[in-house]
Amino acid sequence: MDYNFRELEPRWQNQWRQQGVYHVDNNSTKPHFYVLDMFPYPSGAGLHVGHPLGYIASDIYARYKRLRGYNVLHPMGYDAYGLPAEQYAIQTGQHPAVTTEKNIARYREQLDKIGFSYDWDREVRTCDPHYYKWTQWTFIQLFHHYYDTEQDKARPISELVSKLQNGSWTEGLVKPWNEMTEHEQQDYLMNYRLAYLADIPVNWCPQLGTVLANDEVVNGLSVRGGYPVERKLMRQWSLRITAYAQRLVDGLDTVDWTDSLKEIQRNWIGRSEGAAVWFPVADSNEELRFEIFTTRPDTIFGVTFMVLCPEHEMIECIVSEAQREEVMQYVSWAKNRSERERQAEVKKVSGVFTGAYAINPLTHERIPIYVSDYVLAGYGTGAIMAVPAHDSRDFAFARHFGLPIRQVVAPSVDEISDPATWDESLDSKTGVSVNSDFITGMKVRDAMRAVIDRVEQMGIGHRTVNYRLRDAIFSRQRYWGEPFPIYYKDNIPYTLPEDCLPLLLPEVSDFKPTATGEPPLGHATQWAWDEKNRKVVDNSLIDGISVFPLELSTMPGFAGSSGYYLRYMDPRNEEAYFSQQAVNYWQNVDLYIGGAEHGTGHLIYARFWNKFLFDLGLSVKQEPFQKLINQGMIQGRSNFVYRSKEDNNLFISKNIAGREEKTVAIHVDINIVDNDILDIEKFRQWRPEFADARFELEDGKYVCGWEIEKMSKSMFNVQNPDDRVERYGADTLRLYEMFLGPVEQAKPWDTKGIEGVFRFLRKFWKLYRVEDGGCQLNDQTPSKAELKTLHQTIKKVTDDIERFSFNTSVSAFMVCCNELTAANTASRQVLEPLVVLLAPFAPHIAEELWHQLGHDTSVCTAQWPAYDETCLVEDTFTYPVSFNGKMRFTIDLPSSASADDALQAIRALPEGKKWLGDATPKKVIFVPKKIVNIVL
RNA sequence: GCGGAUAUGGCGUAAUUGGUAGCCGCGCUAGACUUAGGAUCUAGUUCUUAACCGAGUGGGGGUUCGAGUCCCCCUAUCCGCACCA
Repeated sequence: MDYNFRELEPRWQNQWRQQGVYHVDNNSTKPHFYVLDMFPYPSGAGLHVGHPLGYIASDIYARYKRLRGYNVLHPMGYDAYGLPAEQYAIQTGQHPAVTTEKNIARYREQLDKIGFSYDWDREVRTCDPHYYKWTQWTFIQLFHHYYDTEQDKARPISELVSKLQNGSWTEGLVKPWNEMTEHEQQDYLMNYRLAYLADIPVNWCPQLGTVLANDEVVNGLSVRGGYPVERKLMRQWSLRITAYAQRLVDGLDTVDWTDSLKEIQRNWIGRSEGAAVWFPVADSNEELRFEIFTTRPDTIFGVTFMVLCPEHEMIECIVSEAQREEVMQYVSWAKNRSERERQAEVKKVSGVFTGAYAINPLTHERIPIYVSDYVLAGYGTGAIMAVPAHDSRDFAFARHFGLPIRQVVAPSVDEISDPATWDESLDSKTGVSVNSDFITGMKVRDAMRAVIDRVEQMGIGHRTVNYRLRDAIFSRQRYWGEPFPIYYKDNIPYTLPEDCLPLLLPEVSDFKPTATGEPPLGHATQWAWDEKNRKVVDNSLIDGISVFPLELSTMPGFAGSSGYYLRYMDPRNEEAYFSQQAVNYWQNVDLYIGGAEHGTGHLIYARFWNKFLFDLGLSVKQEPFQKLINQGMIQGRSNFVYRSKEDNNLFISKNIAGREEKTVAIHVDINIVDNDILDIEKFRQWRPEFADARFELEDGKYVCGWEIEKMSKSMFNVQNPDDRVERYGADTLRLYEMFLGPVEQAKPWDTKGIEGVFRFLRKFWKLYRVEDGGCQLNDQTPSKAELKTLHQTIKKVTDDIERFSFNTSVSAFMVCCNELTAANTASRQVLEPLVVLLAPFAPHIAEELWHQLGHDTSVCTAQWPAYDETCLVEDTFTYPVSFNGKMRFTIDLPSSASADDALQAIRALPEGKKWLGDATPKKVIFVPKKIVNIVL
């Protein structure tokens, strides 16, 4: 019987489904293990071969762990809310739910063909009300909690209110709590809630009609669609993720992630230590002062001017009449600049003098105050002390405006020079303070400490830590997302009662913003909250007494993906996000596989979400994802033809002399190219404009160029997994994707390479001599060599899986198969364990052979074979013999041989190999089972 | 500019973690079987060479009996951040 993958793969997939082989229970005495894939956004384009790479790796690991006796949670679901379905809805009128449903069905079909071992009973979809009920629920909890910096955890906001009532908390209060109106109280609490409403500068994308989070904007353009983004002040919901900044940094030390990803997160959070210092404004009657943040307090004696960001609220009060117009002009110019313009002109210095002066609190000097957009509103306090001698940006600004530059740090006390002669500032933190009063002569580190101490003593500043991380903007002016469980009474937001969740996404007549510029939910007619009857009612009933408007924006994509891994533990629970029993059993994700592009988005938000739920006592681990692997992209290998610049119908073969100057490269469909040789006839048929193409050939062939690029339709280099499964089978696809190279690495898809893996599987199949009566294997005791091959393979494959080196395990199978084929092995004792070994990689063929071998239970329930050390022990070992480190020949020695034995054996060698002769070596290096090196 | 990573045959990669560099696969070459081959099988394939010898893991230095592997300095490529005070 031949290896008929087309028949056996669907047959086993059905069988597995019917028998529920992959069903996972939360009750088990087995050890638990949780293997998770980043769930996909079901896009209209379907999967290409790059998507399943991580899924295959995790499936192999999950199957392996099962075979080793673990109860393995390995679920899958869909991140189903998102912009593309909504954009499509705006264009076509098709409801996003319909598009999404259709795409999910297509994804599922594609996934099923690859033979994954997911427990589909646990599937979650972020757009499913049973699921987003808990996203909304979490939002309500965030709203009702604040971050207690003393306990260093989230606490109910009611605790803060009690403190306010009894007067033990007065921070920022202008009058006693009890004398404040409801409005004032709510405004005050907004400054503490973990989910809060505030006017903040946001990334507004006019084309998408919505705001975007920082990680959704790259180079001033939206990640989705690539549209320009501008900064705008808007009233938005935000999550106070910055409250968790320190814990997010600290947690990185406890997880098993790559250093590069941890570093990406550390950079994104951007912790920096420094000082906050108050600078008074000179000549101000009201004792105006403003706060700055600096990481270099030691340079305070070098301050020659101050700079405020254009958004700074104090500009109004301090600007002199003479400068007012110029300053206001600059401020409005700076505010209206698009993000893209601003980023493109980073090097260009701009700014304006306010006419006001500040007083350096340590030197009592008057220093001019400027406004410039090189100071950012969102970082620190939006105001800086400028030290041009020791900060490159201040240096550029000072040079541009002819401001003084004063050196206060030098490599050593006698290396002071005239800053007028400098080409750049001296930013290094090494050296000593100079010209700096009481810190002169101190090392930078000590000087920093001394200045902060002094400033704290004087009560004009303090030691502090700043983070680059910003709070996460949580509103989107879109339709296809989770509705906020929020209604507005007298403009004050209130949460819906928890038992009224989920708040269902309403139907709308139009998916575009309303004529008045409100989000699409503004079109909904059923979108008011009846407080008394606790239900959603018609907008026309809004009376401001018991019926109120509901929030019109929806939550962003990361809302639903921030807690989904917890929901998988107990996905059908209607009473809770997940039961404590479930989370106590599964704990957290042991292995998480997905793309590195989520490093500053999902992976930060999910960690924050988890830590918040941890503070609530719901999740039981501080970190959600213990080990994380970023799978690399699979790139496409594009082919090119070269069209003559003079003659549009002429195509010149790649290696013809002078081709490069005469031609332009154009992408050609990889399906009409074989081994870089173009199929000329197919090319002519491919597109009408090529029908009359003529060619300049080499050796009678047209040779195409190639390049490794991203896999994309426009480059005609997309490999579709369905086609590969159709042609070679799921097992071949699975093995090949692993064989390609390390999971973490980006690597190109080589169209031909898959043949080799396919050949291996057929060869492997042949090894089992499958006839009508099953595998025709014998029960003879295998030879020593056969046993060695088997146990070597078990050892290698086991070790490789443990270190996630799947490409080398596949190679090990190939070597094993080659050896056993050469030895013509038919021993059941050898071949049976190999089936189990192959099962995680190629489950279908393994299952088929397992049954052909006479088993009637699934290979998924078999036991992982153990290797026998004794089979690996050699009687003799072939030593490489080196002289002075140079390898000369090999010699067979007993495994137990010593250095003396080796030396004796080498002396006894025949004439041709008498390297040593009678000479006495200076030294003999003998490493058992490694090498003999003789130093003469 | 800052941070992180990577560099090995024509190509994807491997190397028991300091011990014979190039496993496995693709491609290529030759042969066999075939009416045929984009099927299958066999042999070869780092470079140089008829062969031996020799050279060889981006470049340069160092540690070591011995370096792809460890240390220092360059170079190139990829990724992340980017006026973050």
